[in-house]
Amino acid sequence: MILSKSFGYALRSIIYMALMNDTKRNVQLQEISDELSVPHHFLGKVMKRLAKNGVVDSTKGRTGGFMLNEHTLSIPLKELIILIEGDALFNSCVIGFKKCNEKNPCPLHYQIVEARNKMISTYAETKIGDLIIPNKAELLKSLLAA
Amino acid sequence: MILSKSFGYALRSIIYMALMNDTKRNVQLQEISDELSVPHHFLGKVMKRLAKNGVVDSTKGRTGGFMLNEHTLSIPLKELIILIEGDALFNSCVIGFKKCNEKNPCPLHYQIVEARNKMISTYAETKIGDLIIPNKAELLKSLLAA
DNA sequence: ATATAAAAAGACATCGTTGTCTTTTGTGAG
DNA sequence: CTCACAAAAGACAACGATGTCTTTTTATAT
Repeated sequence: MILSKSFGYALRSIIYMALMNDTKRNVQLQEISDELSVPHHFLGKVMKRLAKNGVVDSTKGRTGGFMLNEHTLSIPLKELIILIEGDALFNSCVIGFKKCNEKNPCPLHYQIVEARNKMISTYAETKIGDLIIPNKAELLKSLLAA
Repeated sequence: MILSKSFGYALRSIIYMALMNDTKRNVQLQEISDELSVPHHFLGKVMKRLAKNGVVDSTKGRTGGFMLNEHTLSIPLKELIILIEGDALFNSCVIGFKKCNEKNPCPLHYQIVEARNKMISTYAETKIGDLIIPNKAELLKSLLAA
């Protein structure tokens, strides 16, 4: 597993909300954690982070919950990854060398640079919205498969 | 950082031993941990694992130490990674779905499959010995850079 | 034989991620 | 205005990766 659980929770939650947007104004934590089989309070922390950083909107109180905003689906996966788990995946050496670059390459540097760049550009170019396929049934199924 | 520290320690140790093979029959843990600035006892556990699995040879006692064998340098990185940190990098879904495949893809599956396969084939095709460049000075420098 | 020194092994500490539980804050329903 | 209820916040537990320290095993130099 390359990406963190937290990121997986965040991504699935956003996609779930996108699916539910047709029928509901907002979606509550309870519903998301129930549907995606994710720990309620842990997801709460993840969603709080998303809300604080404008990835989603949130309201408290009796009819509170989370909702997507105009930016949400155009956010690149790379940005979401960095928001949730930091930029180590993109900025640090594969084997953790502090100073690893062209001038001072780690033993693996040149061998993996191509695959690494491919991965980075994939995450940079793919937006969350790109994951929303037209087939809603299949998409929903893919969210629950965990 | 994608790969574990343990793997980095293992890889660097093996390359270091390859460099020293010209002059010494075996290399002791103390020397490796000193040269690579790696915790002595933690590295001991990593090396023990390598020795137990035939990646390197080891002898105890007064003149003991570790040495490469005829297989060491032809081992693919993928094999070494799996030996040290398991096969999660290669066999589990990027966001940790238990059942993620063509029939039951996670939301990210199709978007990252190309980059993922590129990474997997790189690690599968690159052997440890491929990292041993002729320029010994530069290679040694790259080992210590951490 | 005995002492020495090295790998091997095992107990325990630290730290980040993940997960649980409780308390606080804020908002709309009534 | 007050209550109900949801997000927000914070304390703490579980777990794996990493790291430290001590003890055991084993080979060999003397």
